[in-house]
Amino acid sequence: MGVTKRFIHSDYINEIARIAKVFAHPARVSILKYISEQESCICNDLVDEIGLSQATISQHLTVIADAGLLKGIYKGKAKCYCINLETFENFRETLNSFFITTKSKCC
Amino acid sequence: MGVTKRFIHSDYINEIARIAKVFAHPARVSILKYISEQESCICNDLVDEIGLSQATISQHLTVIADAGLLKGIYKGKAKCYCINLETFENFRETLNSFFITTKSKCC
DNA sequence: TCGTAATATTGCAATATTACGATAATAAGT
DNA sequence: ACTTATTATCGTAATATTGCAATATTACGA
Repeated sequence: MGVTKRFIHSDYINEIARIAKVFAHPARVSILKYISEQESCICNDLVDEIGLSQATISQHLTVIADAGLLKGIYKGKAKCYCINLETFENFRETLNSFFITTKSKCC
Repeated sequence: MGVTKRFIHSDYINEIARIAKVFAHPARVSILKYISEQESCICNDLVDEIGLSQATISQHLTVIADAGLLKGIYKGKAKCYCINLETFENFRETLNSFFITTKSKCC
């Protein structure tokens, strides 16, 4: 028990849930918003900006990166986080079309 | 530990996460999609349609309802589930504008 | 009111997520 | 090579989520 039964749902349904999950935690939403607001893409102060430990921020960044939402991660003294706008826009369209088609077919 | 620290984020950030969480499980996405596809709004066969127990479906429905996404719940032998299209559309717009504004300010 | 069908709730087990301290790894500069 | 700054990973604790069996509730019809 306790395991999400993904195999009983279609790929499309699972994809919607997978995308939504990235945004389902306020820390990750904050991180994305903060990165988007930076002039340059050097964002080594997420820890100070958001009130969570460095380890926790790093974990959330991994989740965001695993979803394909980060790019331009150059290793160095400070890492460079940028949102992968292609994937980000893709997520927006996928979610939005889910809402639109679901709404249109609703009773 | 283990508790999401909502108080460190703005209401707006928490709202985005709260909305996304509803769609962050494939069972709930399936339920919403299925309900939207019904001609009438009598949907007492979700259990047969999705491969989960009646108790589990009921729990997911509660989550969806608590978010304000269900309406027209008439008590009776069979309950009647309809998506609250106002809230649903509101969620779409909130998420979509988050994507758009976050994207537009990105480096 | 009694039986039946449909849905909700409870209790519990299994797994997932969140958070952080400690520590390791990485890269730049000296 | 050594130090320093930054980020990643590991280990662990606490909480949340998922799923289902059992049971309760609800509403309808006979």
